[in-house]
Amino acid sequence: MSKCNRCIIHQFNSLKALTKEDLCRISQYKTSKIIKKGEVLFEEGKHVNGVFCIEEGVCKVSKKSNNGRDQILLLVKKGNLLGERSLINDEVSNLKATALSAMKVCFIPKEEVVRTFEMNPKFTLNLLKKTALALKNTDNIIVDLAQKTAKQRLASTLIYLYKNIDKDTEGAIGVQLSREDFANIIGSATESVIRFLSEFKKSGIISLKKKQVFILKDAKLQQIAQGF
Amino acid sequence: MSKCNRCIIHQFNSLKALTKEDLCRISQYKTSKIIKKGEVLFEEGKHVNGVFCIEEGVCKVSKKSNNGRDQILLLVKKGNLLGERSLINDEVSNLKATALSAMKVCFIPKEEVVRTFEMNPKFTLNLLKKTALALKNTDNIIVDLAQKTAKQRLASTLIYLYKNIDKDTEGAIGVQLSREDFANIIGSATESVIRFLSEFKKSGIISLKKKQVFILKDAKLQQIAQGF
DNA sequence: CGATTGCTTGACCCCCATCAATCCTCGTGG
DNA sequence: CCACGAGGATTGATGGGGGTCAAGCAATCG
Repeated sequence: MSKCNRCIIHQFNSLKALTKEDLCRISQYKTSKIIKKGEVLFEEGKHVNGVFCIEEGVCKVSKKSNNGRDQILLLVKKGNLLGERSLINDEVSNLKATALSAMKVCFIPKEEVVRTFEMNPKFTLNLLKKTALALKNTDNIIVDLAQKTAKQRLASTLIYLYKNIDKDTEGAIGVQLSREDFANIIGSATESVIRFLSEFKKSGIISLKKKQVFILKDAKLQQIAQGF
Repeated sequence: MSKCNRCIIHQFNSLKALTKEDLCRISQYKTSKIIKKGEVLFEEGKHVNGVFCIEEGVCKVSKKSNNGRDQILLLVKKGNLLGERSLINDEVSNLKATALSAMKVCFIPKEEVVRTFEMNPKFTLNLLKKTALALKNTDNIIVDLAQKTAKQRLASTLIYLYKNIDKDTEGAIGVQLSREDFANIIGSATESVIRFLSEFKKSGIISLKKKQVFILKDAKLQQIAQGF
C-alpha cells in the first residue's frame, strides 16, 4: 500500500492542507482503483460514501434532465478531488460521474474525510475556497447557456478543452468526447455539434482526424465564442 | 447599536454557528444600512470588503454577459448572507447585487469575518455546507437552461417564487420583478416573457393586477415546467 | 403635464431541434 | 480473416420556438 504523503497528487487539490499525520492515517484506509473508459464512478441518487482523488485520467460529471438527456456539468481530471460535494452535506449525490478515459483513482472513505474536517480546519477552509471557485465557474456557465448561441458555446468549450486538458501524444485534445458528449455540454442536439464542427473545419480553425479534435486557431475560436 | 446576539436573523444563516462571544465582537464592527429599491449593494469587479446579513427585503444577484445583458443568477432574501463568496477567496466580486425592494441589511467588515474563520471552524464548515448546497442549485439551473424551453423555464421560475418568496399583503408574489428581470432570469427576450405570461393568464394559471403576479394553479405550472 | 421608461402586440425570419436515411467504424464471433 | 451487426457520425429536409425590430400604449416621475 503506497503512502499518500509520498504521492504527488495530493499537492494539487485540497488534500494539500493535510498534515503528514492526516495523510498517514488516510493512507491506511484508502483504496486504489483502476477504472476503464465508460465505467461509472458514482450514480445520481446514490451515496458516494467517500472522496475520489484522481491520479490519472478524466471523467465527466453529469445530471439527467427530466427529458431524459444527460447534461454534462463539468469535467474532472488528474489532480482533482471528486465526490466531495455530496459528502459535505452528507447527502446522496445529485450527479453522476463517468470515466472518459482509463483512470487511476484513490478512494478515501467518508469517515476519514469527516474526521479530517473535525481535526483540521485548514482542510475545511481550503475545500470552502475550492467550492466557492467552482461556484464562480458555474456562474459563467449559466451566463453562457442563457445568453450565447450553440455555436458560441461549442467554441467556448473547445477553448476550455484546449487550455485545461493536456494534449495527447499527437497534439490533439487529450479526451475523447463523442459528438453526443459535446452536445450534452453545450445543451444542443448532436447534429448541431456535427454541423458546427465541420463548419469550423472548413474555416481552418480546427482539424479532425479519427474524431480527434486539433485546435489550429484558438484566437479565432475565442472570437467566435465572444460573438463575432 | 443593537447587538447581533439579540437579532433573530443570524439564526437563519451560517452566522448561527457563531458563539456568543463571536457575535458580541462582530456587533462592535457591523454597520446597519437601509437600502432603497434599485440601489446597488456591490458591483461586479469591485471588492465587497465584507458580508451583508439581510434583515429585510430581497435583492437580485447578476452578472453581465459580454453581449451587454445582465443574467440574474439568484435572488437573495431576508435571513440570508450576501457577498460571502468573493470574500472566501479574497477576490473582487464576479457578481453584482441590486435591491429589488427596500432592504435593511447589516454589513460585517471582512476582517471580522476572516477572524471568525480562524477562530471558529464550525462557522467555516457551515459556510462550506451552504456553498455546496448553492452549487447543487446551480447544477439544476444549468440543466434547466440547457434542456428546457423558455416557457418551461418561466414556469419553473414562477413556481420558485411562489414557494420561496413570501406573498405580499394581497397574496401576490412579494417581489416586484420587471418583465426584463424575468427575461434575465430565464435567459430570453422580454417580449417572450410577456407572451408567455399572457398565455398563462389566458389559461387561468396566473392573474396579473398592476403587474403583480398571482399564481392561481401551481400544479398546472408544475406540469408546464416538466414539459406537458 | 411632458417625458422617459417599461409594457404590449404584430410581423418577420433565423437558429436549431427533430426526423429520416445513409455511411462509417469497430468489436464480435464464426 | 472476413462477415456482420450495432452504435456513432454525417448529411439533408423541414418546421417551430423564440429573437429581433418596430410601433403604439400605459405608467411613473420630476
